Amino acid sequence: MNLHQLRIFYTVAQLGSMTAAAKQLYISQPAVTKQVHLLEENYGVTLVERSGRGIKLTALGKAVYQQAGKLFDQARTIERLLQSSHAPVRIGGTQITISRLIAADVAGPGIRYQAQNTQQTVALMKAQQLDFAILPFRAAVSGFDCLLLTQDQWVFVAAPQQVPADLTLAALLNQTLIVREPGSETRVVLGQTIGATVFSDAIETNSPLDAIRLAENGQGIYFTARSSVQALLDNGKLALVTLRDYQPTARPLYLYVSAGVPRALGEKMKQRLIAVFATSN
Amino acid sequence: MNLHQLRIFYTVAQLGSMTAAAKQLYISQPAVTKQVHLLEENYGVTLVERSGRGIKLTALGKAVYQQAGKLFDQARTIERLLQSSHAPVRIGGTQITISRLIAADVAGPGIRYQAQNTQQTVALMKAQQLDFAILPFRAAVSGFDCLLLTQDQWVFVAAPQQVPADLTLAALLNQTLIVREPGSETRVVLGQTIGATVFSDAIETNSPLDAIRLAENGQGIYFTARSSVQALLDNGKLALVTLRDYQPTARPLYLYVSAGVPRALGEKMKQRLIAVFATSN
DNA sequence: GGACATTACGCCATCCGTAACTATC
DNA sequence: GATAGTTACGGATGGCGTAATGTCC
Repeated sequence: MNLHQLRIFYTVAQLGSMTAAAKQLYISQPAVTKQVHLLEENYGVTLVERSGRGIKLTALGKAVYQQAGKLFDQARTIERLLQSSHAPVRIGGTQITISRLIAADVAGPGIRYQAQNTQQTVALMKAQQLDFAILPFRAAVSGFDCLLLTQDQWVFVAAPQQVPADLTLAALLNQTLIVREPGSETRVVLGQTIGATVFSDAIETNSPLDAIRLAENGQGIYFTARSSVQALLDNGKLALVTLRDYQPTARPLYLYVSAGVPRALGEKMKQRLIAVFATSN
Repeated sequence: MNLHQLRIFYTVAQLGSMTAAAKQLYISQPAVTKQVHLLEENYGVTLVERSGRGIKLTALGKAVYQQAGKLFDQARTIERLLQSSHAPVRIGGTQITISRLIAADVAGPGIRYQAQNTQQTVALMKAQQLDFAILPFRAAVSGFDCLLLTQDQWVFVAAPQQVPADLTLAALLNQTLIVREPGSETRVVLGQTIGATVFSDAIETNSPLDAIRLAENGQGIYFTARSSVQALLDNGKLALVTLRDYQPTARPLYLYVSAGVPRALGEKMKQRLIAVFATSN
């Protein structure tokens, strides 16, 4: 009995699609197909049948799906037992990342957030004041494992009507910019990108959500991580501002996990964080 | 959640011993220790404590043990579903091996035994009349996987009072032998070992159990696979007959699994067969 | 000293992702 | 042609066994 294969099949059954299951499980779609078929081969049965472009459960597949639900309920009971005695989990990162976590309601029992700038966050890590940290660069901090959480892009956005044509980086300074407070990651990267440190004629706010709202209302051009505005780009409330001499820069996010964190907890938190930063919301 | 680790812990908890769990699971003892400790590390908890030479469950360990029982019950329910639609499993082998299986009551729903001599068994395999076969040699039969089931020894045994001193193979023919019917594996190997084909003055039976009983009653010397009489050797009802010019010969048993057999079923059957032939009963 | 548990190391199986392919609409 | 599923291959991880070591009676 392979719980891993069963969980993949269960997700496929629940969503009625291999592709959807792959997305939800954050694995590739061929991996899902493979495991489902292996489960079938192991027992010499058919659980899923191709139906046109999609799939369909067999009668046995439906029965197994139903019973598997009970199994995972019991598995959760055991996991709760095993995780019952944990101190609050402390997550640190820059304001823009932490605000995403709070917005996505990643707030199980006993999670504490520490929004700081990057230097302060690293200092907290070294002082062993954090269990997890999210930073936009890879650094060696002793006692922490570092892994790539997501790959984002730095982009310029504005309300669709406000997007100037044929712009360059240098010309940006003549436009109204929406900028964040000095010391914030967003402001620092913007400064490096444009090659400027002073932003006269800019609207300044220390709230990412306010900044987005200002851009949406046509108040100016905002420089931000693409995923934080992807939903607005999708529904047309915001548009990308393309520059002749600028290609969107990669903006990785790295998750740092303290060595003191039990592995299962780290894995669970990692999955939740990947889910938050992978969704375009 | 790792079902494998949980099952190992569950067995340890049930038996109260790492070593006993290793034996029951047919894995090495370090592997058990490793998995139990990994389970603990994964969740940052303690489930098992060393207590003198043995171990002791913590309160959490007891709770997890209890809940794990329910989980495995549900897992069994699902396995039954997945295995519900199987044709009867057909197992073939020589009489001495099949009789061990029957004696050990390996007879789940729909198992059919085919006791034949080795040539007939191979013929049945080629005719696709068998799902599993047990043979004392390794042979390439297309459509079958072959794996070593156990390593046994061919030995001479007799009632303790009847064991002659300073015997040789040649001198055996002057002793009363208990032999099995012509064509049986036991008889063939005995012939090869002694270098004789005719056994005058021998007691002949076609029942392994009768043969053992005859030896136990002091009727003569019996040549057999050691594991079939290990229990009697242990409690002194029988004794090994040592010969100056004979070292016990290895008697391997190979399990043949048809390629048509679903993997989980093959695995399960393999475990059951290993259990039968590993025990000295 | 013996029984049991732990640690270290090398090997094999499993599972993933990428890429190329097939089938249905 | 686009979307969903399948097949093939190379690389990382996990779990095993063997062997050596530690620890308690």
